[in-house]
Amino acid sequence: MTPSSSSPARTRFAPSPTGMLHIGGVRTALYDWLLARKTGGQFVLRIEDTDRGRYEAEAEQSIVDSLRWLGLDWDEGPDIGGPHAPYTQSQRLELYQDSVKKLLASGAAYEDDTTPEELEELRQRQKAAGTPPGYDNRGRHKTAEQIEESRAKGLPIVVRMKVPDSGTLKFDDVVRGQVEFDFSLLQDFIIMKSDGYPTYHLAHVVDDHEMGITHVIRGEEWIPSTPRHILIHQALGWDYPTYVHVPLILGSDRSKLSKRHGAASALEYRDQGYLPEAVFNFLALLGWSPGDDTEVMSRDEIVQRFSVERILQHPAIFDSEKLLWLNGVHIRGLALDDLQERVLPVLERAEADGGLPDSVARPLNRDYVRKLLPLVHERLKTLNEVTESLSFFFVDDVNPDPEAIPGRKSDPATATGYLQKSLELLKTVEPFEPEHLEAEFRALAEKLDVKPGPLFTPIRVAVTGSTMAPPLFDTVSAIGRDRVMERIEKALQLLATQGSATNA
RNA sequence: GCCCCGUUAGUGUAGUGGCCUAACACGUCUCCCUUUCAAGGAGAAGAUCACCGGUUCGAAUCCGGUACGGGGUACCA
Repeated sequence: MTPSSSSPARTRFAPSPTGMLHIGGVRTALYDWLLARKTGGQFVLRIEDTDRGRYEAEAEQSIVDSLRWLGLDWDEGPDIGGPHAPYTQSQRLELYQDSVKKLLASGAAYEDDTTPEELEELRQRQKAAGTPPGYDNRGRHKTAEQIEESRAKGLPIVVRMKVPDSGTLKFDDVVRGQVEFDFSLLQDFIIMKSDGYPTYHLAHVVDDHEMGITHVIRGEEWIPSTPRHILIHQALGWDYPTYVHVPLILGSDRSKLSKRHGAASALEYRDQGYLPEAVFNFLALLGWSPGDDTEVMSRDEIVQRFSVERILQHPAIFDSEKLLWLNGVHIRGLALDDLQERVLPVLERAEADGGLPDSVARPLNRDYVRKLLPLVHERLKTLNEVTESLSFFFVDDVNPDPEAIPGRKSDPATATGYLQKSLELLKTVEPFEPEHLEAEFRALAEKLDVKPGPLFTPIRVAVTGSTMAPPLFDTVSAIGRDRVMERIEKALQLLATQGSATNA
């Protein structure tokens, strides 16, 4: 067992609230959480809101909601505080300023008054000359007097980190192994913007150190800037954490997953009727596996078996079909009580939001729902499907397509005859229980000398309005004699009017 | 352009030098069960392990190159 998975790890998820929390980000948070729980450490939530231009207040809420929904609880965070509060970077500005002062004092960093316009001009020239773009470190040669002059004139001043002109930097990544970079390719980079806010590079380094973070788990897009982060750690005299760069999640076209690929936020999956444990399970498997063929796992099992060493190096494509399957598996594994609890809110939503028709009175009869659930339990792939599969049990009227009533292998005239016979039987059959009903109807089929199909299909369509439904006699029994007979009579009328229409 | 990372069936993964005539799962197809739809069961198709070369008695596994894909190259994170 390696140290990284045996000693308590302090991990952090540090999203920037600039939009909907992406499913890729959620997976990173999942790995953070998993490592912390696995090792008996702590999971910290920190909001990195240093980009004032892109800040969105709602984004922060969606981050919190997403993590909560998936059960990724944090031990320290902006809402609950902790020993290193505050956990929002815009409230920790003095801390970054202190570090900047130290870096300035030691000569590791310097102030630079190069304006954005000058930078743009430089870029244009490099582009025209065909040379690699990048800052030319001109600020290194500015004198203190020059900077003061610019400051007095109100010009923007930034602080840049000085990068060595030559040499290489190697670091070990848990996922990639040893990664090596050449300093000569890196330019002096900004650690403090002219608005006084730190850049990500500085802020997260200071916070990770100050908060005692042991493992930085983040997307692989951060690999190229890791040398900067190590440089800052070293200049401040700090050890740097263990880096775990996880592969990206791609859409079906192999580009970075985005809104174009359909539901991209965790909350959309919630709204579509996915179980948090299924999404949890699925996301864990996107870039990690326990090492054998086990796929369906509970949260606890995943915590049990998780290790950062087994995180894959290559990106994965998000396969929504497999998620759908896995969701069905998890739904089938739910106890009836649990299922009922999750499904009731769906059914009782407004019709426009995917609930039962508004004509159905709320609250629903719990006992009735409870009785129906077993009929559809194993058929559900999402929670939301419950509305459609149970709707005909609740509405007054169902509207079958007349052409669908006879079924594929029969015709309206035959179906009419069968429905009439069925009506007679239904009038008197007793008890009105599934088993007895089935026995009686099978006997009727024999008497009529037909297979069950042509007899049962018209009943099913008449009663449920659909060719696809739960087992017929459970359904008939649950709906009750009177309503079943009403619906069959209505179907007979439909067949009659349709017949006369085609004859005319 | 330059730098970094990656590459096993359509997809997710297993595989860490001989057990690989490459396994499992999703998806697809066929059949069984069956009143429909699911679920379940049995099977099938689908991969020259990106390509080329090297190391080795032996390579999906190690090394090099090429191709392709992705990422980075901001006073975004």
